[in-house]
Formats: sequence, structure tokens, C-alpha cells
Amino acid sequence: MTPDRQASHFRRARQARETEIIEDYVELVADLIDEQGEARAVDIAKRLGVTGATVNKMLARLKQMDLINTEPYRSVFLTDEGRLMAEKSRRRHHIVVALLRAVGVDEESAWADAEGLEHRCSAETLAAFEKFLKR
Amino acid sequence: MTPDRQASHFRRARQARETEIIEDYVELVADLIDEQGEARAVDIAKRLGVTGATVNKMLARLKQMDLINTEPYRSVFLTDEGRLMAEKSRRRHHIVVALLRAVGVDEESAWADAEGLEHRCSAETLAAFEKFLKR
DNA sequence: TGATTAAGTTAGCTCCAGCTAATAATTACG
DNA sequence: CGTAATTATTAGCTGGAGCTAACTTAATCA
Repeated sequence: MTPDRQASHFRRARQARETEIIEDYVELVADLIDEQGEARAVDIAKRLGVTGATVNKMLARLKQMDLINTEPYRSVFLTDEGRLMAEKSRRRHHIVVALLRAVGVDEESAWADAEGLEHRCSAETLAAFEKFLKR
Repeated sequence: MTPDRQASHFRRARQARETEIIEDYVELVADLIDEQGEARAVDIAKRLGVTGATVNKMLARLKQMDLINTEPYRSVFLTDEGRLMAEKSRRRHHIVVALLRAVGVDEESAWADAEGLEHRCSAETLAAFEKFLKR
């Protein structure tokens, strides 16, 4: 492997590291809205295992990026763009869990690892996973 | 899924995010030593796609952690602990690439994605991958 | 209603991994 | 050998994501 090609892989991994937290928040907001009718900061914090202050700061960033809408002391809503991102994330999440299960990973490990893996699969890899699952 | 269980998954993902950069450096040092006889900072920088200054700072951290030995203006050596980590990383890397290839991911995507995925697979998942590959 | 509790917000801190720019040491070569 | 090019180091900056502590607002319930 040439240094350049390897460098581009590492660059991509760094890029993924940056976006994955954002995707986790957005996906979680969608989950909470579906499960409980609304996404409250305190619930996001509980599920992510971080403090409310951290959530608050991140929500400000997501709003800046036009992924969510927030009003002070009100729960969180997804913008169209945010909903799109959440749906993509969810789809990836499900494919990864299914693939892991299909190759023999136990239920618990599949769910635990999928949280880390879902953000790192390229479109090509996900397509291959889907094809494999249909086989 | 309970909030607590989900929180622990996210916690684990955050933990992995912290260690993965360290593992990348250590694995790369091992690769360079094997391929070229020595690991020089400039080559590490080229392959990771970061600046020399960044590498230097990171090497100081790795030394602090007893993963490498360095002397000013000399190339980098792995400690026993570092070598162990490098071997574990490599093994994981190979298993992940092999698994991706086995389920139909093309060569290039497999190598590119493995860079991000290898650090996120639990021991259970890797064991399942190996079992699947032997099948 | 009013007091208590829960939730959200803000300020300000840490640590990490990038970066640039400037400097110092080493290496290579005419 | 001495100079030029390469490599390494250092200082100091940015921005992200976590934290605690202090505060404000909203919600609950006696």
C-alpha cells in the first residue's frame, strides 16, 4: 500500500470520528421522539451517559448545523435534514446488526459493537452487507 | 434496550475513540520497522496524513505510556508492551479485512474501512469472525 | 398558591489531536 | 569540510467534547 493511499484511509477515519458523535445524537433524538413522543435533554443525557451540560452544548452545535430545532426549555425537534440523517444512521445500524448476527455474533455483542461500527462503513461496504444478507 | 445499557454502549464507543489513535500509531510504527528497518517520524507523518509536529507530540505521549522508546533525533522503537499492542492490532486488522472480503466487500473498500472498524470490534465479535472464516 | 424538585442553561475548566511558524539538529553532497 | 536540504523539536494556537458548579426556569404537588 502506498503511503498516500494509507494516509487517505486514515484521513477518512479521522473524518468519521468527527461525524459519528453528531450522528449518534441525531439518531437518538429520532429514537426518543418515536418512543416517547418527544426528545428531552435529560433523556438524551441518560442514554448517552453524559451530563446535561454536555448535551446542551452539543444541541447548540446541531442547531447551528440545521439538524435540529430547539427553543429554550422546550424539547428537541429534527429538521428535515436531521430526519434524513437519522434515517440513514438507523438504516446503517440495522444492516450492521443484521450482518453481525448473520456471521454468528451474539445478540448482545452485536448491539454493543454496532454502536461503534455503524459510522465507519462506507456505502460500498454497506451495499455488500445487504447483498450478503439477501443471499 | 434500557437507557443504562445503551449508555454503556456509548461509553464503550467513546473509550474506543480514545484508544484507536494510539493503536494506529503503534501499529504503524511496527509496520515501518518491519518494512524499512526503522520508524522515522517523517514517515509516520506521511502515512497518517498529519504534520510532523503532531506526530512528535503523540510520540511523547506514547513514550509516557511506555509503548515506545525514543531518543531525540533518533528513530522510534517499540517496548514489549508496544509490540504486544501492535500485534493485537494487526491481528484484528487482518481478521476484519478477511471478514469483509468474505462477505463480498471489494478489496479497496475492505482496506479503507478496516482502518476504522478494527478498533471497534469486541473480542466476542472477532472470535465470531474467525469462526465464520474457518467455516 | 407557594415551596420543592426536576430540568435546562451558562460559565469556565480539562484534555486531546490537529495545525502553523520558528528554531535546532542531523544528514547528504559538492 | 562546509553548506544546503531534510528531519526533528518546540511554542503556541484552534476547536471539539467531556466535566463541575452555580444559576434560572419550569413543573409538581401539598
